[in-house]
Amino acid sequence: MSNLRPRVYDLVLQIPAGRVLAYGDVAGALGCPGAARQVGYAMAALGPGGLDKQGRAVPWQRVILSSGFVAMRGDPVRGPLQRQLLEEEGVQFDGDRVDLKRFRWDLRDVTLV
DNA sequence: TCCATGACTCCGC
DNA sequence: CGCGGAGCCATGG
Repeated sequence: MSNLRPRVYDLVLQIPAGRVLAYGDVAGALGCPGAARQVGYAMAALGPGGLDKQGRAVPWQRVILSSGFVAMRGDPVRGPLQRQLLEEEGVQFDGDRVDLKRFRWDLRDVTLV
């Protein structure tokens, strides 16, 4: 299945505020287990404001590392911003990591288009 | 077509 | 529980 990015955005757009998903979760849900890094790349490809090519505001902050930390590579200012955005929508941090037991979104509710 | 690039993961120590 | 290394694979030049 080519064009993974658009599908990544479609799924991320379905993540409810206050919940998070790991890059690997997204890849797996799209039938591409192991393509976690590509999901991260798709996020990095988003323009300012998290807008995709269709102008949709993708809630990129809801995708984090499977360990619960927010990814720190690339733009050093994104990390703190991501954490702030998540806390504003109710996601609580235990130290520097999200408690995945409580905030990881249950993919069973997804309706893939 | 080949090759470098990544906002990743898993596993062993 | 932290670190380092190998594995993974879609994209774009």
